[in-house]
Amino acid sequence: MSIIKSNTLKNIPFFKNCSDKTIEALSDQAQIIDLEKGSMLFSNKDKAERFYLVTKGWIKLYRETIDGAQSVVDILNANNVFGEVALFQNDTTSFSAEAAERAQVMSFPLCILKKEIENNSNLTMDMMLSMTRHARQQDQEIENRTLKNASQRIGCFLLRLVDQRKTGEIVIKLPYDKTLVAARLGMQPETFSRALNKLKDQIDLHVVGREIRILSLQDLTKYACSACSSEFPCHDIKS
Amino acid sequence: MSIIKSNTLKNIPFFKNCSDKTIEALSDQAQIIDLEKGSMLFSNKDKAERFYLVTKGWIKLYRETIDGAQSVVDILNANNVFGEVALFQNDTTSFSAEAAERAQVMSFPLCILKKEIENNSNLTMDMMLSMTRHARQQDQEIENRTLKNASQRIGCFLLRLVDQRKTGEIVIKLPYDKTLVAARLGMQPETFSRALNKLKDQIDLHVVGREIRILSLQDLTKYACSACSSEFPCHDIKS
DNA sequence: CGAGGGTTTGAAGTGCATCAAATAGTGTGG
DNA sequence: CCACACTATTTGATGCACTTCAAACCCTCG
Repeated sequence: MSIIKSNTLKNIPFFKNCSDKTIEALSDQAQIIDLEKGSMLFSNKDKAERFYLVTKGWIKLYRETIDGAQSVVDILNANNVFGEVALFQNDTTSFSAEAAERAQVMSFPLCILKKEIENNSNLTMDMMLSMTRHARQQDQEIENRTLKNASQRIGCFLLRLVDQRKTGEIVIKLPYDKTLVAARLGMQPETFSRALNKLKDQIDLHVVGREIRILSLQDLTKYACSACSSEFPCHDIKS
Repeated sequence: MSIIKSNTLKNIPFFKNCSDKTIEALSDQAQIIDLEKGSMLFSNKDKAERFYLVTKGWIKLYRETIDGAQSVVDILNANNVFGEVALFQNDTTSFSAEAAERAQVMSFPLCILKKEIENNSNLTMDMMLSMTRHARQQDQEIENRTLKNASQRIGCFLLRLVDQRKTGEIVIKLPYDKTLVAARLGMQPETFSRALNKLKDQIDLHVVGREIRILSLQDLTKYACSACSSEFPCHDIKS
């Protein structure tokens, strides 16, 4: 009897094309890991034998230099899978993972996934799709860092959080604390604070703690996405 | 009778696991395109129906904003394939392509590749591998832009051009002109020039046109890679 | 030899980082 | 429910890195 119901996994997009047998095997071998804020899940120096599913909280994926400077790769919440690319990299990952706040993840042996991929072309196709999506996000991110200033990067970050079809006044809640958003956008917390103030001067926008009220999405788009290219205007990449 | 020998394709890494039948089909439908410097091959706004193989010269992949600012995605030379990811993006690409200098490419219908992928898991695996590699390069690039200064980025660029096992004096020839290298590294030509001068002050290094003579790889690594993380020291990612 | 693009240099401005310190906010134990 | 400790956030002052604009130089190629 496994610690989790296989039903749990079936409802996660990543596993939707896995065979029942594999779901079963994964469930059997699953481990649940609770993480305090800031505690490390794995380091890029570790040999990767498992992959992970976020079940609660936020997980930060990052790279770290010798002198401690960090570059944030991604920040994931519930139902996102990570660490699976080690399969194609000789069981290594190029990043480390830690809890951005109190979090919980589930881990599974990579070898089970490996076997499934070899036989299941639907799953492979899913992974291709998600990798392509990720590649596009990365391209976009490089563009962001190269062509946009801090305020515009914040603007685009906000736009990706909302449903673009909405009109009128909109309230956006930052998904995690401002320091982390700053890191995610490749800037210092101080810069984030000042750049958000600058954004307030440019467009109608009110900030209360983590909540940001925007009066006109159009204005924000006009300001932030003037330096966007193919993904114009900024939106969540999901297709 | 096709315009190219199928042998030509079989020797390209990308096609090595394609079935003979598909190689044949690709050869039959191949088109050869000659490009003058600066001429555009396709735009991200076009619908993608073909993918490409570089046969001569250099092709620049880039994204462009409304006001003309460019962000270079990649710069490819002979035997590299591009545009194939459109298969997983509803026949769109998120970048445009143009000749960085006089160049030649071959184009093939995406639909042939699509059919092959559906039946050929070896090819799929190859593509996964190359996408993973690309993703890692992108992560590295984001790190570069975030954590390194201009001189260090140049240093790492040079390191990726040479065989790290060599010792003693080494001569590196820049693969394309300095303006393009600058764009590839996300900086202005002026900044490139000045940053290269700064590099000269830091380590023993001589520049004559496109040729750069380095006396000690170690010194360069020490200077440039102090802000590198997992891929330390900088090297060509090929495995 | 001359035209044009690539490259370098100079001068000035801008944006972000850094360091320091104040302020706001949050969770904990009493 | 309050006080304290600790963290997150903001603000100020300053410096550095890169960009921008302008102009000179150099190299190549017709």
